[in-house]
Amino acid sequence: MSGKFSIQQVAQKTGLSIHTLRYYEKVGLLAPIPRGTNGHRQYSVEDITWLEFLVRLRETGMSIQKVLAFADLVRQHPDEVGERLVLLEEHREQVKKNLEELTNHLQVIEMKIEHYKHLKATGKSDRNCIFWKRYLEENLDDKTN
Amino acid sequence: MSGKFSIQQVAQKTGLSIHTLRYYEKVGLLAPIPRGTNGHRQYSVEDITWLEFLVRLRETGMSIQKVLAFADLVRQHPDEVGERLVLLEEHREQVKKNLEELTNHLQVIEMKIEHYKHLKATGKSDRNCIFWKRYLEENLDDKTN
DNA sequence: TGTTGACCTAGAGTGCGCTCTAGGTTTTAT
DNA sequence: ATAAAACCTAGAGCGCACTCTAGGTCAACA
Repeated sequence: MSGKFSIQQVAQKTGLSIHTLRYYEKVGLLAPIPRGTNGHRQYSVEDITWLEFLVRLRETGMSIQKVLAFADLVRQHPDEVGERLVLLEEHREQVKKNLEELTNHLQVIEMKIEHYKHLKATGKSDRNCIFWKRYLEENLDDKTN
Repeated sequence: MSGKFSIQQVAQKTGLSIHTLRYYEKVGLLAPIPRGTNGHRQYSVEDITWLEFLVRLRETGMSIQKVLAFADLVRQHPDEVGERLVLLEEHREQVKKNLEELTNHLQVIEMKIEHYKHLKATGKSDRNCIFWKRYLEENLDDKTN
């Protein structure tokens, strides 16, 4: 039915290292992968699907602990989707917030790039640059909230 | 001229911990902060400006090593902006790439959320879900490139 | 037959970025 | 006079997520 894949193949397909694949299994992110007669892991298509989703969770900043919690829900309540939904929606909000922040940071970085380009074009240094001072004064409020 | 700020005030303004501020100074992300007669650090407005920018660099994923390289350029060639520009433009591309990836991941997460909502509404489990199998088959190509 | 290569396990090591501790000084408030 | 608050230094410790090592098995090929 579903083909079997060696650890090397799965590493190529997922972009994870062989070491990391074994590590993920050891900590429980993957259910124990069945072994062939020679003791080698035989990954199924489903394992790869799950790995690809888990890589997305990881790359969007979900900790291994949290992915583990999610994986445990899948294994312990395969027919109950409610808790997983909550967890995922929480994560989605995190990712959205992070995206907004990144976009904001990117803008400031681009402003600084423009500023540098301007300095370069006019041959000026940026010591005591009024532009940044003004920017600062508008933002000198607490971040304790 | 420019006001002096205690480490605590700077921590509040930047969102960094006092420990982290001292750590950043120790590793060279900040030039040595002048001390008062009692030995306490006295941060200037410029220090805070720099800290706020460095936080943006850090939060967009620039390693401390790289921020350090950037900071060294500022200190060693305060009037030469060219190298800094290159470094910053490189980083901008990184951030853009990262933003794209995140957006992509977010989309898939949202698809999964929709899928879960559908399952919940219809009371079905997601074992052997054809939707994910099809998604998989379209994507089972190598990532070695 | 022997050696190459892909895999296995258990467990040690690594790099990053903080975070905390111990022990001390100085200033301010009671 | 004493205690509390805010700071100091040097250096140890920590959590995360890998990443690597040592020592071994097994199958296939020359």
